Amino acid sequence: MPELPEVELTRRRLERELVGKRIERVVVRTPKLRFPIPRELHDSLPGRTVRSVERRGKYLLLECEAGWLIIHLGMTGFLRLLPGTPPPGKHDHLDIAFADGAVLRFHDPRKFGTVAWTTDTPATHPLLAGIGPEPLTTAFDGAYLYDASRGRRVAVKQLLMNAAIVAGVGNIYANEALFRAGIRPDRPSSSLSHSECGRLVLAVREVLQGSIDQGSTYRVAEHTVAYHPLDFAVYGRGTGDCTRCGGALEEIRLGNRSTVYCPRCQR
DNA sequence: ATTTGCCCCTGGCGGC
DNA sequence: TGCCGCCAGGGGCAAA
Repeated sequence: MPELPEVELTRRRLERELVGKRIERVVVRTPKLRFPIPRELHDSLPGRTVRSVERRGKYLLLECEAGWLIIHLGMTGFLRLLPGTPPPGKHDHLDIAFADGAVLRFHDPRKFGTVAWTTDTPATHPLLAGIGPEPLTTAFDGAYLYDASRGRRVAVKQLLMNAAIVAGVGNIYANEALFRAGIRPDRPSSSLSHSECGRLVLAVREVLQGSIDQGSTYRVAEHTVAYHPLDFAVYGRGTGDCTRCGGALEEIRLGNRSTVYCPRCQR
């Protein structure tokens, strides 16, 4: 389900739903997703109240007094607050039950998600420590991207998708941002000019913020891995025509990820 | 230091 | 209808 906009929308929902709730019980049904689900959750979480819900890149951070619950939704993860405790279905890996009877349930068919726990500040956790600037903050600007792209021959799309360079940009929004900026996704990173870096940064921010503002540009049907695109300019349109110039879009693979661009509008 | 490719896992879809 | 291969929002990690 998630790139940055979807994780941010999940964060806002969880903030409304969970802050102030006291955890009563934890049920782990699957020992290991991407990594083992920490056993300490059983000892550390019950009795704690959720104080805040934050986000770093695509990681959700739930502040639970004694420490932080770190959750990554992977490709297909979904967090849902249920009013009670219905029988768990297939792929319902984790329940966090609250004192008021509600249950936060983690559903993830592909098991690429992550659940971790730290008693330290989450920024120092190994999974988060190396993540680059948040794209919606001023730390991510043209000068930063220009510097970060020097000496790198990797395709600019792969640079955008490198979390160490900038947090939270996945395959869909990398495609969309490069189209918006008019930059070919396979350009070597180091070939970008200062002004192209500025355009690209702006495009990334607009694409991400635009998706957040409209409640995500795609929808995920519950309990399936299928998703429904609503508003993509290029992603998933590999056989179609450019919405801007009408010419045929091209589809290539970069880093084994599907990449769609307009060879006329993107240079 | 960068870059490349693998791999974790399930399910949907198109083709035969 | 059934089986098979391919592809899918991610990203850590080992190896080149």
